[in-house]
Amino acid sequence: MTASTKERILDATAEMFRRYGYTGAGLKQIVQKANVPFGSLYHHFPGGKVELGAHVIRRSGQMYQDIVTAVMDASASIEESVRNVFSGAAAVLQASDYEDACPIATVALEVASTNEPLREATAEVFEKWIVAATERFVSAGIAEAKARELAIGMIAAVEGAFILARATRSTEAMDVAGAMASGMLEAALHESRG
Amino acid sequence: MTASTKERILDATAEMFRRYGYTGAGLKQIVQKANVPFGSLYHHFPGGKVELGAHVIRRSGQMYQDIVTAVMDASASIEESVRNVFSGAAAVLQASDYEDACPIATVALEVASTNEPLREATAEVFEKWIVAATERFVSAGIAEAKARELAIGMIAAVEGAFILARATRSTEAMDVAGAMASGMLEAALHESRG
DNA sequence: GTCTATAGAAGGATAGAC
DNA sequence: GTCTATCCTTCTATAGAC
Repeated sequence: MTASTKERILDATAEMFRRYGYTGAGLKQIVQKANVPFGSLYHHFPGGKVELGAHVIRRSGQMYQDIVTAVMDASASIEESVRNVFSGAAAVLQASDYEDACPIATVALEVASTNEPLREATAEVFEKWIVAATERFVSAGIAEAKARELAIGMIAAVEGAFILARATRSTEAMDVAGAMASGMLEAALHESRG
Repeated sequence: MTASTKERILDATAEMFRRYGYTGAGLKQIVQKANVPFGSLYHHFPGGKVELGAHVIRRSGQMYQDIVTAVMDASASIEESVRNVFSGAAAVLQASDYEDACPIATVALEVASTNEPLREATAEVFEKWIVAATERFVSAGIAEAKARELAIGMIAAVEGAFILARATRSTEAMDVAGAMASGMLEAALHESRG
């Protein structure tokens, strides 16, 4: 309940990005949602929307990574942990009436061609996710190169499924993507175990 | 060279959506790029940006479907056709310096929560793609339900890979997604052939 | 049906009082 | 470091001459 002005701005911006994207989220709307006077935004983020956006992307990327890590840690096996990530994503989509999707993906597609600092922030987040997932798979006994492929495939699958699920307002794509990812993982595990 | 005013508007809008998204593409920029006076836009699309956007989404969706169909028709086998779709996507990304991505995905993420007519247009396009791909796989001897799963998985993989590839400016994710998709297909074919 | 001019709202950003 | 008022640009959309 003691969220600072700066944290309220970051939280509000993250939510706006999730729903409306970077271009669609206005600074005036953000300060209104955060219940913060307009000038405070430029006090905390002198670089304006770009600096705020980069902060929010890196922060959201870390928060999602923490959530996924927690879900996986709470799972009995690596196979189950992958399934739980996808079913968790499907549950969030349904619970938010398909409004809350991944803010990184939306912003990444919007700004990749036009805003280099933000593009770099999204690339940094994705690379961190890939490294973290790769480590998990290596720990499960999968060879490094194969583990990185699985990590990239899993992240691509979940992001692609987000797009389809939001557009069609159905979890079918997320369910299919989850089955696909766990299938790939099982095949890789089977291979690594001989 | 006899592109009508309306077609020039549609082409320019499609390119702007690919690079800047729906919100980021201004109508003034569009008419300037299309070399068309502003009033003509509202003559041809009285519904303004939403009507224009819906037209462009459906038109782009059909064009992409035609391209993919042509690539697949030119391939020797269903396995090769899937690989060619992903390698073709990777080639386009590289050739355009990672600027030209799928306009449907970008718009879908941006407007899913805020613009119902456009959300419906993106959902319609994705469903058509799924149906077309499903038919291909069924023709290759895969059972209907499994074929639909493969189709959804393939589209999610290519869209997710687009996000990662554009953000990181690398085709690695697209290459991995292609290998993943062809792997799934081969497993399904092997299963269906007994 | 082509084109210009402009309205009216919203965008990002800044200045300066407190 | 908080907050208000305002600037300038850009946005979508409309009106109306030709």
